[in-house]
Amino acid sequence: MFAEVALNIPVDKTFDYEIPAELAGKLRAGHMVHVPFRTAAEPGIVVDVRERSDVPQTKLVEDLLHPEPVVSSERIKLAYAIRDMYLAPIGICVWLMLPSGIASQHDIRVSLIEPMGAETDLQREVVRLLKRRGALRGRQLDLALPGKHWRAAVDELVTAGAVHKETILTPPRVRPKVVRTATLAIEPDTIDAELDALARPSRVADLLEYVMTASAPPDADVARKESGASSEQLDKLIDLGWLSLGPENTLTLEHPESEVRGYLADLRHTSKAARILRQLAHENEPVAVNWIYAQSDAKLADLKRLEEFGLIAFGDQEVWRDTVAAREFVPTSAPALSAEQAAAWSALEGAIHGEGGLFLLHGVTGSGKTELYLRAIQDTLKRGRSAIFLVPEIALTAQTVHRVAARFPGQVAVVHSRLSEGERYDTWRRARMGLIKIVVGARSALFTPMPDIGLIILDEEHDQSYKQSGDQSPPHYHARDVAEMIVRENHGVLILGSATPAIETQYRSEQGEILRLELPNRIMGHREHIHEQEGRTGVIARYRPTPSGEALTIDLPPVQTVDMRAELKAGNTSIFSNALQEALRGVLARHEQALLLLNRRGQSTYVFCRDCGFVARCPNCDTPLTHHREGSALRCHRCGHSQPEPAICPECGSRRIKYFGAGTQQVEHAVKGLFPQARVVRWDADSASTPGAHEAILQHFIDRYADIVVGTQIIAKGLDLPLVTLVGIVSADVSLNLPDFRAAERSFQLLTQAAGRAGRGLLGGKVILQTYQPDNYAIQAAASHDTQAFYQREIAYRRELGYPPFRRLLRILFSSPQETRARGEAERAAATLRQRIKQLNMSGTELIGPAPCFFTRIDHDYRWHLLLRGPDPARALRGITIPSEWHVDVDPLDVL
DNA sequence: AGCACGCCGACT
DNA sequence: GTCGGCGTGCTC
Repeated sequence: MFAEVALNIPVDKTFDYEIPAELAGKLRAGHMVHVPFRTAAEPGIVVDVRERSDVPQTKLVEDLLHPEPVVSSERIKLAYAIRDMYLAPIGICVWLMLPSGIASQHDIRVSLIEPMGAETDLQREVVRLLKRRGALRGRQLDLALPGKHWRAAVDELVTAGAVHKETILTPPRVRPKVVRTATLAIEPDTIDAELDALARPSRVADLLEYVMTASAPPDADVARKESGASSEQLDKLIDLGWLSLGPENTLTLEHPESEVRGYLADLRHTSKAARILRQLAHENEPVAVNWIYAQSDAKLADLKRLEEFGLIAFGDQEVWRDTVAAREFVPTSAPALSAEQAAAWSALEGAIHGEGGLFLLHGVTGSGKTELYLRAIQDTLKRGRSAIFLVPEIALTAQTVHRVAARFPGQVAVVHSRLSEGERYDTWRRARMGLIKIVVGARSALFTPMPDIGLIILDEEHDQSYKQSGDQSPPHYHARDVAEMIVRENHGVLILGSATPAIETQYRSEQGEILRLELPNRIMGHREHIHEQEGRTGVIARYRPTPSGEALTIDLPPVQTVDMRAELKAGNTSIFSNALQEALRGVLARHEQALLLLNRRGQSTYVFCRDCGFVARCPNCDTPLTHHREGSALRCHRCGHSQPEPAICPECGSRRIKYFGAGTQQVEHAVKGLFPQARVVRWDADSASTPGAHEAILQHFIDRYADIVVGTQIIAKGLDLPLVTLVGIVSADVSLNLPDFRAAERSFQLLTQAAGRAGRGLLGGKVILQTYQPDNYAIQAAASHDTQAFYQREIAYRRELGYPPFRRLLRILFSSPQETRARGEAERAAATLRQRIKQLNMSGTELIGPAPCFFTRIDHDYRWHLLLRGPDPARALRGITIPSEWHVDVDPLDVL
């Protein structure tokens, strides 16, 4: 029998191994095994067990690592589906289903044979280390010789015959966390008797007993020695009046023997051992030894002694690393639904309890989508099935996560990138055991191995972070597609929720593939609740009742578009129009809050010489460097390179160096110039670089320590900020001009989402949108909150130019530190593909390029790409071995 | 991914 | 004249 094994390597191939006699009949698909691969053992996943193999020479499976399969057959099927769709290596796709650190890692072990032959300083140092510490693993050498090329030195020493090198497998990095526990091994009512019989009770008691049982008053030093008590312990007994020091250093009892016996018993009971035993007597179950340490002054040695005497028993208990469990959530119950919500709900309810289905939940910001998600989860659980709730970025959706956790206390696990490997591993295992019913997390949470997934929700389904981009490692999958695969297989429900759905999703709903549910109104809350708030704050809200009259809704905030060309003509060279300045003044005067959004993707403050036109560029990426007021530095936003700002032009020596464009710092500066009293914070990738910074900035603002937040895309994402009455979009059109077919869609989404941040509270609010292209359809549609109008224009444009969803794109990226190489690879690939297209008769498929990418250079690498466009461009690549230099991205989100 | 095999520049 | 660069190809 043969096992077909998927290895975690970027090669789209599985490998056949013969099953040894001892594993015959035991090995199944999904098992994790060790197999010999090249020189060493490699962990692999069995994807199939067959009677025959086409491979002429096979090696034997070395070892079975877990008795139970670690990947279910459904998940193996899913891995193959992802491979087929995204042209990714099968091994990588299978390993996607597993938490990192679960498998053994390779390392080497170096041992000294004879301290000779060392020639360089480094070699001598390696020999010295091995002499001193014995055989060392690669990890240990990494730590001992940081940054040194010790591997080369070791190889030289191996050649010289001085050391021996072997490959080893290190244990998996993650394993179940186990704590040591203790239980009482005797009956609680025998504790006293047992303590009396204990060979060495507390020494104070021993001393007292020694004196009591002595035939004549004993010598103090002898008594101390015999009982092992210290002189302080003796002094204490004298101080307390139990003993007295008589003539010739003898000790006598000061109280009758009966009283002494009583005291002795007390002493024994309060001794450490007694305290531990009494504590354990109160527990019915094994308790963690850490807890015992915390409750008493006991140490491991004390417990060990009790164990030796058979009074307690040690045990091991597995504990779960759980980040959610540590926090307390106040459970909330489901509020009543508005009429619109109820209509959408009946469709969802039918699907959850029926045959499943795909839904687009299109609802404006604040329309109550989350409540429908929560109901869907609830009913899915009622049916005994589990649910996955995906959010774009966990750091920015903390509010949503808390709502889910509060509604389903104790049943939610959160998966995100800041979990430790151990936490991830435990979540994975709990899910496998069916202990988790709901997982909330980013893209990768899709692969949590829950049994019987009945519901997947993608909140903000248009968000870019749902697709693993071509710059990252494969597979470049879209969570929406994978979620659909899972749901179809399980006859479950998929809910795609957004205020600004992706064009593709809207198109599919028009085609009838997805059922569209609309929530067109913002719900501000229950009528009574709002009246109560009005009374308290003295604010009169501009609400109107919903048809049912129960809840009140409010219109989306009015958007005022300002033509910046006219402002410039009128002599206003400030980055703020007069209207925006006025509005900011009003907000500050009323002690409200404002968001200023800087849409600056693809452009930022760059530095150029007015005399010769020189632009300061990153030496690694060739992108224009951004000027930072803090520290007067120029920085690259792609790779982080930083250099001092030039005082004179490096090209022509001119002093007329100018900064062009507006970054968040410039905007902040400008606000402070206009309104010195305003408290301004910046929120962008620079100011929120450390973990937790997002939450900190947000909290700072919510707590009203700031009046104005200046930020980039980040501030447009689903935040609920009730005191924000003004959103100023400083430059609406920057992202509109990127050479990418999705530029308009993304601009529309960003602007609409940003506008949705305004007026979420009683105070209402407005949006001021500054643009140089007031006639652009994306700008106009965003200004009127008109998703339909934008969709109609955009879908017509896509149809005309043959872009998705009408035809599909496939991008192949080539990158290299040498531009000629990147270009050469791209050209060779183009030739191959042209031939393929001809061969396969793919007349509807065209090859675009090769061409340098818009971002021509990122972090030392030059980038070239080519595009395939057609009904199924991936067909050109199926069945051929894709060279590892080709970075293939099926359905790319952008082609920059 | 690693790792070995195979053809062209700076060194004893 | 060699040692070593990394380009190319393979791993059951």
